[in-house]
Amino acid sequence: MNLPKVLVIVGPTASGKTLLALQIAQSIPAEIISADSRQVYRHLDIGTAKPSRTELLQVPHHCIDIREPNEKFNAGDFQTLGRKIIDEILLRKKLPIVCGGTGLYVQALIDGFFEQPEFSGEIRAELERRIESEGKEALYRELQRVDPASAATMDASKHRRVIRALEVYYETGIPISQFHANHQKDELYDATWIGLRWERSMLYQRINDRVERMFADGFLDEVKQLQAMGFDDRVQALQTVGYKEAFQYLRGEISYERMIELMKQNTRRFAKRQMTWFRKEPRIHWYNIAHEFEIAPIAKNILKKM
RNA sequence: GGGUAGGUAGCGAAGUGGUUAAACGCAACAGACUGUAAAUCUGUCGCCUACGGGCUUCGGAGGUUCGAAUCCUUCCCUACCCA
Repeated sequence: MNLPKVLVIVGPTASGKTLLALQIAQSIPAEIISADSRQVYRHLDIGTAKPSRTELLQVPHHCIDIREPNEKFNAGDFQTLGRKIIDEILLRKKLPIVCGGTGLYVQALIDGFFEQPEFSGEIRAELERRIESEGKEALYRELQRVDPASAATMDASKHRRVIRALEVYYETGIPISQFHANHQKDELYDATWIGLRWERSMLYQRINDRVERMFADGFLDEVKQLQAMGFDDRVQALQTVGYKEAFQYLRGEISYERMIELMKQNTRRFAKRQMTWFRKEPRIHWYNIAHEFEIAPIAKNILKKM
């Protein structure tokens, strides 16, 4: 069986994934698929550290700027879209490079979710309403009744997952735990997983520096622009590190200094969560890195294997 | 030089004689995650641990007491006020 080769580049935010992907794409015919849950949205540029205009022109990029901030996009959409794009890239005889820090998106794309028909969204809307009126506990008890196996893997506090499990059950009549049990990882690609790993203190320093640079680059104007377009942090796309703090500042809830401090801190925490996710992924070949100019040799090294 | 208020774990801050290794908050660390994931949550957090426990703490040194972070003496330090 000869599966098509795909390169997967992961790592925490500010680890240099974008640069690595670009360098590889400069040496061999390749296209980049961003696996980043926030770069899919237009108008969120600086705060999501989206590749620059020139970078986007250098190498074809996908899954960037494909939705408005108030439009729906989730890991399932990413799976469908991303796989379609990979097929197209392969037809062009190029290497698909999946590059991004959203672990769930990478998982969806490479391993796949269980098959599920299109949901209407009405049941979910109803569940959202009920969790407001009846509370998390009530819905969790309902899940315990309806799908005890799935309930056992969570508790009432995980209301996102509770809602999803109930949604699947009411939409399909089948418990989500059963879907999970029956689902095998898809084997569509010969994926090479690459991870960039920095010493913690260095990564944190890079994050702090990058936040400063974002403000120098006009991050606040970007947020004001979004505000002018009528968006605020009630839309999921703007439930995002950096934007949340900026909206708080613009509403006068926190000081300018506090906003920056919080942005750095929350980005650091985000990076930590990403590391927790990727650490448990055994397919990743980790490259330890201590300076940005090590990315070029790493790119060379990876190319040898492709 | 005089006065006042203080010095508690990485930080902030309770506690003012007896289940106090010390509330709480923050930071930090660890973890979970199958269609909102930059989201949503959980745990640990003096030191050691074979996880049963063991050991050392509340500015320093002495003392009182069966027993002290809590009382006394003394020294050191910080902040503010007066000179």
